[in-house]
Amino acid sequence: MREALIEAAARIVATEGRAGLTLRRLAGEVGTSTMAIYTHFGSMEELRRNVRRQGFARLGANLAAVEETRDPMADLALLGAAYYLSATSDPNLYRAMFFDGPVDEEDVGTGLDTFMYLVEGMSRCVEAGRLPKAGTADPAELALEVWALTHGLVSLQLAHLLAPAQAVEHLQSGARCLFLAWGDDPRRLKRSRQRAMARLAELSIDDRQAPSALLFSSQTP
Amino acid sequence: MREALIEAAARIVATEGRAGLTLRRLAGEVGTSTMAIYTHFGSMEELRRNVRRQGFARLGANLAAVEETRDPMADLALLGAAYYLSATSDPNLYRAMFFDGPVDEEDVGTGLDTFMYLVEGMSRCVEAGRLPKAGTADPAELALEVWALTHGLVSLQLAHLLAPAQAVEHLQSGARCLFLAWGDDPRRLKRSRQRAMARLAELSIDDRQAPSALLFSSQTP
DNA sequence: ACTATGTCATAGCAATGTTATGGATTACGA
DNA sequence: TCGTAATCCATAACATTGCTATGACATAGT
Repeated sequence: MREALIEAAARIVATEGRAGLTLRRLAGEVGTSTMAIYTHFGSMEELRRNVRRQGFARLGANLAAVEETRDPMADLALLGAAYYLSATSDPNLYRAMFFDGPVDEEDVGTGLDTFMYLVEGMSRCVEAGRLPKAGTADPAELALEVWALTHGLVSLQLAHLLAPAQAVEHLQSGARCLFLAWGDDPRRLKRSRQRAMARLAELSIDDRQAPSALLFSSQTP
Repeated sequence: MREALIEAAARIVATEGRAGLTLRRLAGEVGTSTMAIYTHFGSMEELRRNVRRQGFARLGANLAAVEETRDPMADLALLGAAYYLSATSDPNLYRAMFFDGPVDEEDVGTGLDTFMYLVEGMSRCVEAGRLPKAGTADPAELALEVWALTHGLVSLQLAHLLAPAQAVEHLQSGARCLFLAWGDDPRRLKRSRQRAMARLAELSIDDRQAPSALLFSSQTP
C-alpha cells in the first residue's frame, strides 16, 4: 500500500505538478480512502517527503547506471548528461526535490547521497592525473562546483529563463572552463568529450533508453 | 491600496514563506476585506505574480546601486556579491521569484531584465580587454555562465545542501576558474578581487548597508 | 476463544480560494 | 445641482482542501 501510494503520488506530481497532488485525488486514484494516507504517512507533508525521496532515488539510480571506463573524464561527462536528462525529463519531480521544502536533515542526507556519485566520478579523474592544477583540493569541492553549475542551468531552464539548447551548450562550455582551469589538457578533454558523446546511447534514464543526442524538445510549462 | 497589498504580501512571504500568504490573512493584515484583493488582482496567483515582480525589482535596484569604476572586473565581483546578498538575505522572496511558478512570458521578461545588469557588467570587462580568450563570444553568454553558477550555489544553499560559508567560497573559486579560462591575468584578477573586497561596505541591499564581510549567519529554515 | 493491533471506510470540522450580491463613495457631464 | 455611471469594498455563501474522531473488520498471538 505504501509503495502504491508513493508511486501514484510521484506520478501525479510528475504529470500535474505539486498543486495536482491532493489528498482525495490520491485516495481516489489508488482506490482507497483518505485515512489510508494518514495511517501510512501521518500527514500530507510526510507523503511529499517520500515523493522527494523517490525522486532522489531515481536520480541516484540513473547516475549509478553509467559505466566506469578507462576514461574517467568521459565517465564524468556522462554523469553530467545523466543528471541533466534525469532533471529535465521530469521537471515537476525535480522541482519537488529541490524547491518544495521545508527540508530537514533527512532530506539533506538523501540529497547528499546522490551527490556522492558525482564526487566518486570526480575522484577518479583526480586519481587518473587529469586535473593536475587542482592541487590538493578535495574532489568533493571540485564536484560541488560542477554540480552547482549543472543545477543552476537546470533551474534556470525549469524557470523558462533558458532554452534547453542554451542549457546544454553552457553546460558543456562551462564545465570545459572548470576542467581547463584545473589543468586538463585541451586535446585530451576534447577526446573525452567525443567518447562521451559516442556513449550517450548507453544512458538509461528512468529505465528508458536515453536519446542518442543531448538535444531534444518536450518541456512541460 | 495596490501598493499596500503588494508590500504586505511581500513582507508576509519574506517572513513566513509562501505558505504563510493567505487571502484572509493578507486582508486582515492591511485592514480590509477579501474582495479588495480580487478587485485589484483578480486572483491569488496574480497577487503572487506581483510579489515576484517586486522581488525582481528589489534585486535589480540592488544591482543598479553598484558603482562603475575603472576596474570593471571588481565591479563585476561586486555585482556578484550584491546578487548573493540580495538572494540570501531574503530567502523566501528569492524562492518565490524562481521556484513558485507557473511562469509566463511576463515573468520571464522581468527576470531577464535584471539579468541585463550582469550582462552590462560583463560587457564592460570584455571592452576593457580583460577576457581576451573569450574571443568573439557574446558577453551575454559569458554572463549567463556566471549567473548559472551563482544561481546554482544560491539554490543549493537555500535547499540547505550547502552552508553559506561554502557557497561564498565556491562562488569565488568557481568564478575565478571561468575568468582564468577566458584569459584574464591571475595577478590582475587577484588585485580586482582585493579592490572588490575593499568596496564591499558600499553595497546597499534593500536600502540597508551590506555587511562589511561576505560571511554572515542568519538563515531561516 | 479472546484480546490486541494494524488497516481503512464514514463523517465531520476549520480553513482555503473564489464568486455573487449589494452598499458606499467618487467622477463627470447636462 | 442633480443624475448616472463606475469604482471600490464589505457580507455572505460555495466547493474544496488537509486533518481528526469514531468505529468496523481482519489478522495474529497466547
